[in-house]
Amino acid sequence: MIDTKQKLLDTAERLIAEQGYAATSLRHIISEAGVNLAAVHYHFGSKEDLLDQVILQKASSVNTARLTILDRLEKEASGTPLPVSEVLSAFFEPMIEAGTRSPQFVKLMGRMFAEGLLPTIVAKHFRPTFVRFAEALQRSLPFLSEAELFWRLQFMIGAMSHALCAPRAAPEGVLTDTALPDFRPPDFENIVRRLMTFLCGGFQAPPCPEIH
Amino acid sequence: MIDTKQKLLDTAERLIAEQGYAATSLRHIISEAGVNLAAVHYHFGSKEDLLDQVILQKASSVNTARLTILDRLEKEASGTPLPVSEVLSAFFEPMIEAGTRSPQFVKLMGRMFAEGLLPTIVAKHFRPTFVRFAEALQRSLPFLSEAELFWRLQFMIGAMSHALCAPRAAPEGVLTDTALPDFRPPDFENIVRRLMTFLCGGFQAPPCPEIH
DNA sequence: GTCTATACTGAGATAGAC
DNA sequence: GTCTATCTCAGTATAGAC
Repeated sequence: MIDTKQKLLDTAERLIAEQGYAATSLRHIISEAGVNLAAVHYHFGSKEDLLDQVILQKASSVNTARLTILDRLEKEASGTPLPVSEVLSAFFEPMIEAGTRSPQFVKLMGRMFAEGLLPTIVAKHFRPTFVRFAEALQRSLPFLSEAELFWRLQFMIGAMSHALCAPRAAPEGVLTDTALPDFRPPDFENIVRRLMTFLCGGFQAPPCPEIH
Repeated sequence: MIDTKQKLLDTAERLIAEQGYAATSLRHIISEAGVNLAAVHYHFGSKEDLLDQVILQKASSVNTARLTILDRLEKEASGTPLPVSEVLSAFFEPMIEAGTRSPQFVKLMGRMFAEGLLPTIVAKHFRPTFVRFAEALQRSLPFLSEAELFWRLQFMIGAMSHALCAPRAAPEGVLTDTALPDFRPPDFENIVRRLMTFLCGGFQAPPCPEIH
């Protein structure tokens, strides 16, 4: 078949979103895709590179949208720093839209964060976007030192990561459920909007006194 | 040897803190500990249960200290809700102290979070503590709905998790470095205090309007 | 260039002798 | 309690058919 590669990408995306990366063996993927084991290494080189391509296929459009919105907002503001809420909005609205259209996308991202694969695989796809947003936030929050802003961005990444893979459960289920839920769109949107509110408060907190 | 079990615990803790859980094979652990492979399964049952015991040994004292401080603060306040900053302080100060005394502890915790082992293994050790703190925060923030508070707690967990395993790097290194650093004590304390400031702002943000 | 068959290495787990 | 031997399954590598 000509589309062996695409079949592998699609099957891998589905199975990894359902079961996680570590729990999904190449042999399971190839059996569902109906191709040979060696085809994976022919087309992708390794299991990790297969994942890399799956992520690339899904994440790049979200990041493009983020940068487009941020550029537009900054142009409209013509030099004056954007409010934090607008920068965060440019970052999260494309994610809400992507997640609403395709819950599997959210699940896959959640898996990546949950399994700690962000640093090694996803970072390179997201890094330029994060750097761009970091610069925008630096202008919005001039009273923060670079170090302070750096860490607040780390906190944002962590909060977002965890929220993506957290159980969509009632308060009595705090930290109980480990299964990743199918986020129904309104739930997902609600959670991300709560996150934006939370982050807005966090970013605008007065700077932390330094310790030496 | 009588202390085969303890040697396994100590060696596992060290190697997992250095290399991560997935990257540390049982065969590596037993070779450094000088015991037989089957001893692991005899004493612990599985690799996962070995990790479980390593965590238990290290985390329980921190959680005990957290609950002790929170109890004391609430007793002193005699019924009036505690300020958010004090609740957060009760939660994070014991972690700062543990991390300052033993950087390896922080590194191990960071590994757990980074590899997404929190939900399946660590949650059961931390759950009672989190529930207790959730109740305290509910009293401190009566204007938040249960759902809102639930999610803000999730955001806190995520931010804390990520901060524990984030690179201790200059701002130009955002998301670049994947190696876990040895937190030098003042760095670690600084980061956690920045986190507390950030969370204080986030928790006290006005509630997010619900969407339906 | 594309894909198949098969072998290799290392992982965690287990049964049973001592 | 401990150890040897073995099992199954993972990801990877290669030789060669088409």
